[in-house]
Amino acid sequence: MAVETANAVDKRRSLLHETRCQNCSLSSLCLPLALELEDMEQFDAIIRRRAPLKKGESLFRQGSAFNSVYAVRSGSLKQVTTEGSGDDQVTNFYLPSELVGLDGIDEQAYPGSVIALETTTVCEIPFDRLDSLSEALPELRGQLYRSMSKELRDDRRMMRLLSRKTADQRLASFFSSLSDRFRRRGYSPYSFRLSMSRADIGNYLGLAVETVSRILGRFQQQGLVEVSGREVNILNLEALLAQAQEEH
Amino acid sequence: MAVETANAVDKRRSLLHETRCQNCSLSSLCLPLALELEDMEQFDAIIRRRAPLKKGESLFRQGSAFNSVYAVRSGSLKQVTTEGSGDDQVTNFYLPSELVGLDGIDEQAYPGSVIALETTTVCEIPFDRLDSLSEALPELRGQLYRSMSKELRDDRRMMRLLSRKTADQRLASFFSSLSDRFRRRGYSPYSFRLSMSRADIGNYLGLAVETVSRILGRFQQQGLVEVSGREVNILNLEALLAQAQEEH
DNA sequence: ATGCCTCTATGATCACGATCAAGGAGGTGA
DNA sequence: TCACCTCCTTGATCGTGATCATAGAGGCAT
Repeated sequence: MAVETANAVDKRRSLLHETRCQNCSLSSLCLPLALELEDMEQFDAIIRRRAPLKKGESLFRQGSAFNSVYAVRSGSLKQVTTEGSGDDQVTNFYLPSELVGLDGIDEQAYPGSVIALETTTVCEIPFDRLDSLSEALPELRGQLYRSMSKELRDDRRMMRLLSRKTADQRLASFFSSLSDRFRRRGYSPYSFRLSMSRADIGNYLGLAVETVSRILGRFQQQGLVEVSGREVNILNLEALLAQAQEEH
Repeated sequence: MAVETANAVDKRRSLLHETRCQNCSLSSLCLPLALELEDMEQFDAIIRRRAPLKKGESLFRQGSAFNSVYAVRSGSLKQVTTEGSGDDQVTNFYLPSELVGLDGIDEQAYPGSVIALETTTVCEIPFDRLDSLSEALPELRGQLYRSMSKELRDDRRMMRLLSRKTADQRLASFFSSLSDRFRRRGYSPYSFRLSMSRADIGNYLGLAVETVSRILGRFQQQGLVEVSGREVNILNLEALLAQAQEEH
């Protein structure tokens, strides 16, 4: 169709507008955070917009060729690695502004599948173009190093959680961490909706579903949180934090 | 002293010779692996040689300012993070050619202390100079990305180990992995010396020392390995690998 | 509405590995 | 050579969280 209505053009423009980094509400958390306006435009030019993923759809599958990293715009995802038959492991949850796929660089293949937990939009960043651009933009390069370094640090924290903490401490940690991540993104740190199932949480924390359920029940009795299905209300964040950091 | 003996000059030259990347036996595994000869010379120029660390000495302390990453030349180290009082966690072991300190970039401070397990030499690589150099050398940049990415992948594997594997599988995994790392470095994959104590191993794998001891005893009875103090002889690597990867 | 899932909650039992306890082995300095 | 100290091994008991079993709750299509 060669003819477009003014309306259609408007729509496209507004879509374009809201998907440009300069106007993105996440720009203070995301990869280009350190860039000047003109540099950000260069960065913006290599981004590919993707159609939203529906709940359960995968951004990519384990083992598929690595070409891009992705920044989450809205929604959330989980990373799942499968080994052998039927032994899945949830290794990460991703929230808006976080970078997905960095662990695929080394082997040029993604080490796990990444699956949307709800309707989710992402920005695709082709890695070879990102790398080229990072040559000219030291701030971008630095930010990329920092992102990977931060992920390494988070991983170490997770290892400590898995090897030294009790089930109660793990869940307290998980909720504290979620709360903090929501806070940083401008959402309420006290009241939010879990996009993942109890099974996902348990799998991620190295606990059985039943244990997750039981401990949430206990937390509720203790007045730490109020949980109804996937709606969470944190009533006593301090106590939760204390519980999380408690010496064993 | 302005006068040097020929002997002293020779000594220095030979020291210089054996510590240049071009002549380093690890160059095929280490950071500059992808570099042409002339590029490698540039890289070589930013490296700082350090006096060997003795057993128990620390390369840096948790919380100290991040300035450099380090490549292990010989020996081995452990990374230890302390939280609260007396709750240490061994989060990594480093062997020759591996990069230490990458998790300090983000916060400009090292998240854990790194301690020599035996007499150990490292190459210090000031990070700001590495970053500058990586601007002009895409291969170096790529290798740096790959190193970090690989560490992310290894971390995910470790999380799976900690959250899904039994004590037996963890130890089988640990020995298989060590064996593989020695093989890649040109040492025997079957016969080696552990530079870390049982306590370190247990701490790293999320197990009590007693459990490590017991399981090593059992492995020995089963004819999988022969262990005498810190000397290890792997008798049946296939069985060990099978054990490590077994479905729970 | 109805039926069919999947997800969540809760109770009962069991097992793996932690903890407590004690003794042996090996290395190091006087 | 001996004493001391750290590291390692082995035994006995205990506790946390997995597993098994069942039922209730909530979502979704018909």
